[in-house]
Amino acid sequence: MAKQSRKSANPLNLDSFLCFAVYSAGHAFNRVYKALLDELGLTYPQYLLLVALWEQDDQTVGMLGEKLFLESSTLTPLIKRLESMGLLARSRDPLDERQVRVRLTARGRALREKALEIPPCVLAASGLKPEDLRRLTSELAALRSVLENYKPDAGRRPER
Amino acid sequence: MAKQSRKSANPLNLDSFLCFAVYSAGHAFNRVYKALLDELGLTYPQYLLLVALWEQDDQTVGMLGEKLFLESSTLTPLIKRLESMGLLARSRDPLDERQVRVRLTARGRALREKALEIPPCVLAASGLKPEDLRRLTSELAALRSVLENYKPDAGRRPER
DNA sequence: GTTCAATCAATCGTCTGCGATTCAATCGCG
DNA sequence: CGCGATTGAATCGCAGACGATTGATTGAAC
Repeated sequence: MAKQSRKSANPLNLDSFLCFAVYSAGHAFNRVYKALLDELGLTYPQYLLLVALWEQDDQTVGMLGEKLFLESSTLTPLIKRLESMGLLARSRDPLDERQVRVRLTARGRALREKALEIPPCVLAASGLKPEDLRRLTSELAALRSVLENYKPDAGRRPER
Repeated sequence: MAKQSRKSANPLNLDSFLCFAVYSAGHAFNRVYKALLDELGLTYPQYLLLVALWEQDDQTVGMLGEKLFLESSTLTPLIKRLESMGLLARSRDPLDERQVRVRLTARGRALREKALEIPPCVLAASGLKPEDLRRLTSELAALRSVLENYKPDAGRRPER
């Protein structure tokens, strides 16, 4: 009949929103991980924080925030929970007492072995070919980068 | 030096995780929307729920849950907040009193006009060509679908 | 028709996630 | 040196998000 279907003609169609696709795919990942992480006693964000620490131990809260794109108001409670589980330790940096350094404990490091089993499971769950997975990952990283730098009124007013 | 860089050799590298790319891109979208939605007095999930209602009014909580991939435990408070803002109304279905029907109020319908300005802003923020946006959206929807249907031990035990 | 199972929404507890604020430590500039 | 500005983490309040459970309604089987 018409050139456009009834659905795509609606400018507010949920399924055509990239943001909703990202949003709902994120929840779907969360659910897949939850099942796998239950055995380790971790939540999904806790797991991601540990991955960051397994990559590089002894980071400040600020460094972790930059890598995970989270605020200190999110990280502090997250880190405290992992500390109370005995997986990491917090201590003020003696050279700059404003900063808090986060270090893995022996138990935290040991948990990495079990965590190694998870990525293959998720890969299987995604059903993607390795090349598609890499492409999607980098496209989303690029998108995130563009969105992070977006200023609603850029160009209308001077830099400062 | 080695065939693989130090980074990609690590099987637990955060930046190589598709899940993390989705997770962090989702947060980035959330932040972009927050700025745009502040003027409407809406949060990002509230906006998505309204989009679903603008597409089709008079839906049950369960229907909305299926479209948004959310549980009733998430939806009920969300809907109640929008109700207290006067944007929608809840009422038990007289034919089946277990179900609650959610309907837009005049104010809720009117808000759609202002909301129409948002997608172009987000499109601009994403910096994507329309065809890339469509491709990414459908790839993520497909991924979500696969993840939703994933059962950790599928094949090991019979269907029921 | 009664009873037992299934369905649907709501509730509760817990864990994110963020903006705004606070507090201490450090930096920088005169 | 000294003081105001900046930085870094923590705190608070609020809004998701989900699993587990509850309560009410409906459906089904006998």
